[in-house]
Amino acid sequence: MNLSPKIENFVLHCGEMGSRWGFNRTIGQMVGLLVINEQPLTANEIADALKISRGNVSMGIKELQSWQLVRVHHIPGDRKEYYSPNGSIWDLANRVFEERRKREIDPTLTLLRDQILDSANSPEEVYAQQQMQTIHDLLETVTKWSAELQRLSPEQLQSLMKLGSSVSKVIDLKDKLLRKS
Amino acid sequence: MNLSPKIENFVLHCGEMGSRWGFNRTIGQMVGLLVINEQPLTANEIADALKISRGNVSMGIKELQSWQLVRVHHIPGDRKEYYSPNGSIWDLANRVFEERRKREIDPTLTLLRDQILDSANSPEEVYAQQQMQTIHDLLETVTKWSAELQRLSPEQLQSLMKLGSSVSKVIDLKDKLLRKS
DNA sequence: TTAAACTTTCAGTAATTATTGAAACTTTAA
DNA sequence: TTAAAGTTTCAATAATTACTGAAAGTTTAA
Repeated sequence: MNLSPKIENFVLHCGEMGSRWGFNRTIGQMVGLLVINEQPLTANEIADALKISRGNVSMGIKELQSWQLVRVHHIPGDRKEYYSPNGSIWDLANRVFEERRKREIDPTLTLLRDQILDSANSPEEVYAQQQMQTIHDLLETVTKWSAELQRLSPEQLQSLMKLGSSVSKVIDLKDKLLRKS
Repeated sequence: MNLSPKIENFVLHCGEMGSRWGFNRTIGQMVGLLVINEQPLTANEIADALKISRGNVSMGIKELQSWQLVRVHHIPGDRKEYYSPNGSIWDLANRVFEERRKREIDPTLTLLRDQILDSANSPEEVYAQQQMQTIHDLLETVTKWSAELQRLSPEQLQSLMKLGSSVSKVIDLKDKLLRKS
């Protein structure tokens, strides 16, 4: 398969960004390719388009499935597996966000909880525990907040996103209402 | 310098998480060490505590300064430089967040803007451009939203964070108000 | 000035991470 | 069954990224 320069450009960019988004170059390219192509692709087509080995594609698909970013299609009378993005762009972004939260925040929260339970036995440890408590509280807030966002309907999210610069107005509003009651 | 087991544990954990947070193991450990120690540390103390070379510390400090995560102190009559976290835990988290946005989102927004201006010249490119537009809009929303959050005062942020499960109520409220006016 | 105290740089090397491709495995149709 | 069409695995190797330590650079006090 031959990609048009414009599409190739996009795919290569996804590769360069791959490691910043939490995967590696090849997997970044695979996501880009699948998202930019209307038709699902076979593993061989992917290997061919990206000029990488068949085995590498297999491992990449596996990884993308662990992120829940791809789904498999079957065409009657055809034994090959066809891959496409699993959901809308918005769905994919949400999953990446969620998965990264699990990898980047959850392990630290677990460690901090353990450490905080343990009692300090030197002045340095007292300070250390204060700091750990602060970090813990921050991460917990972020975690709860992101779980909250995940629970909102897409429409509510849109609504929230569109608030833009009026966020502070809404907060003020809420404060006023709470003060009354 | 000898770290107590509890503190060492935390520092090693920061190292393991380092690459997930956007830097590398050593730099993760350095952040952990600086945050957990009440007193600012010299480069030699850091090298000694983490058992890494002096050169490595120098490079790490440079990197952390580019993230604006450390600040330098001087003690009268002492030629050494003393390093400490640059601001509160909250400040540090904000800067990491902001810096990552710059690295993970901005380059893609730039690319997408360019690509979208260019006209499509095949059915595949028409679809590709639609997808790119969708991604662009999503990323732009996220960018604006995060800029908005950065602009809020710490108190407003606290207030917003504490909303928790009442986020949807506030949105509903706002919708109702808008409908009236 | 100079030399002591400190910091930075960077070439060479070590450690880590990603990729290939051949062999093993699985599924299906005849 | 069997063999063709496909997929997965994984040891070997390539590519990338991080680290060391010696040399060069900088600053300060005498």
